[in-house]
Amino acid sequence: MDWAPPKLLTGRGRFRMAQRPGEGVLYTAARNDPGPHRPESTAMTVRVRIAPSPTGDPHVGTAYIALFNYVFAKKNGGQFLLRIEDTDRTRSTLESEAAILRALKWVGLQWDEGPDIGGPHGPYRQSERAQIYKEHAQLLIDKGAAYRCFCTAERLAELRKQQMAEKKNLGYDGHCRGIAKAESAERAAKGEPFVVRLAMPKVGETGFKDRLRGEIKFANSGIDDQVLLKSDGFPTYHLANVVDDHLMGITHVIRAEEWISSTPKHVVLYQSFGWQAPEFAHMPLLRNKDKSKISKRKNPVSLDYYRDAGILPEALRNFLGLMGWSIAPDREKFSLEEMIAAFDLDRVSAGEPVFDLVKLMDMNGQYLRDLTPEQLVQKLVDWRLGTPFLQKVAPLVRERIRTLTDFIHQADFFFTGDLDVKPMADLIIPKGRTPQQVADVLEEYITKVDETGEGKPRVEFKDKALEEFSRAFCEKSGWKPKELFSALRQSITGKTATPPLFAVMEVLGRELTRKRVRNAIEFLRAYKPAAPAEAKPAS
RNA sequence: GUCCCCAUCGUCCAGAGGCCCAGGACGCUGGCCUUUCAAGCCGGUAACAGGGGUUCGAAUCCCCUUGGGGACACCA
Repeated sequence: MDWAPPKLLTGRGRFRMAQRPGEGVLYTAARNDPGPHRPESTAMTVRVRIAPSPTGDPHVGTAYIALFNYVFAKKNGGQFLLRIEDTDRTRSTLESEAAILRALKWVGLQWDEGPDIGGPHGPYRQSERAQIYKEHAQLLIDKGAAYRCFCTAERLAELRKQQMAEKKNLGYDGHCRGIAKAESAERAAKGEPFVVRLAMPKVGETGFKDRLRGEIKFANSGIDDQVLLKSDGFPTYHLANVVDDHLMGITHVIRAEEWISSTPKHVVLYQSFGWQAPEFAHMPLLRNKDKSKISKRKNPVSLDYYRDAGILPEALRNFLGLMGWSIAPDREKFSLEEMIAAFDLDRVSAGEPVFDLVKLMDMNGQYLRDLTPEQLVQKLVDWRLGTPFLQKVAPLVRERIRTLTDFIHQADFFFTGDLDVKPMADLIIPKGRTPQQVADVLEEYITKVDETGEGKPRVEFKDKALEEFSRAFCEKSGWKPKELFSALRQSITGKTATPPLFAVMEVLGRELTRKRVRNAIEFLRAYKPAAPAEAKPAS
């Protein structure tokens, strides 16, 4: 492969290094090296994928990565696939999968192949491909590129503890790597439980070319023998991902930055199978205000929140498209089609974008203003002012209203995003409690409501389930239901009198509820109650 | 702790060695418009993390430091 002169390779977002692979360095053999600024090779169809794991709410980060994959595919006349990575049998759920599909459709990124619509390379759900991974793991064992490991969970825990104590590097020590093939096969045949591990080369380096950053290399000595096949017979991400990407003809892997450090393992896998590796592009991670990886505690992260809070999918797409990329120096509003037309993967920056809700809101306002009154009415009806949602609210307020207009006063908080809790400040804090205590208990409550726990599903966001959970929570925390529930009620509704709290929460939904409680927490932490003694009478 | 990545206004981006005592947008802010509030329009605020190189010339290339982040699971 020829490299362009170094001079052309400088600059942010482009390749910084133009060095040739050194001796003993294992590099991905790029199937085509288009070099900077050239369109993808026409010899091959671009195929990319989004591969979410159905273990929780549809994540805004998934939409972000999906967007760039989608745009890249369309730009190059290629295909964008959806693959469900549900190899974690304890955490994956069908509900989560359905939610992710629904949310991705809401964002407006339609895939060309996927579990719901099929395609020539299915199935597109990894749990239905278990046999494929087993066979491939066996292939690696036969080649000597992988081996069975019979270590118990206890031994591994002990090893880890010891490594921590000695401040040594964490990782598997290769204990089972030396077991002879015959013995290994025999023990497996006898039914001894095992996992399959990758036999990582011990010396040399493994590197790859990241489309956004240039060459990245790792010393093999620092990479441990990754588990490929778990004892339940299901593959880990690493095996399943590599096998599927190859079998599904994926040409470009555009995924989040957090995968960089496991990419050398994937490269070794491609090599071991004798396959050509795809091109890699690691997108920057979306960040909280404090620059840490975007998280539920610090940001609304579920796509459902954005939908429920009244964000238009076209605005969200536009906003996400601005993270690490720009269409032109003086312009930031653009449609999906315009983004596709102007897109260039090589101009994506590897910086660390902070996800700024305020800017999203502004963008959303711009999109709203572009609507005709008729279009706006339609958006409102589709959002919450249509029959389906009103039918959920009506039963809650029906017996509390005297005129139709009362509905508006009693149900207003169902139709707003964030609430201003400032006017409620003193009411939210029960007698004898400090703002800090209220903030703490609310924080614990809203965190626990979401906690999945080991193998256990999180609290269902339904009237009965919430009530049961909440009463139990009070028992344990030592808060009276009256105290906690009124603090919750006021955080969530901004009112002291409302329909039954848990029914309200159910209708409002998990995302809006969580955000409002978190807003209240934030407010309370900064709140200093006025000292009564200092209050001066008005003149 | 080890490895890897990143580094321009508070935030998102522009910047491809001279067009840059750094441009646009959000935010904040002054004004205009206006019965009000928005919107709109005109202005202001505010950044190249530090230090060494390379070069006639560095925000831009290289090195070091610093700071931030990520990864180190039978999770993805």
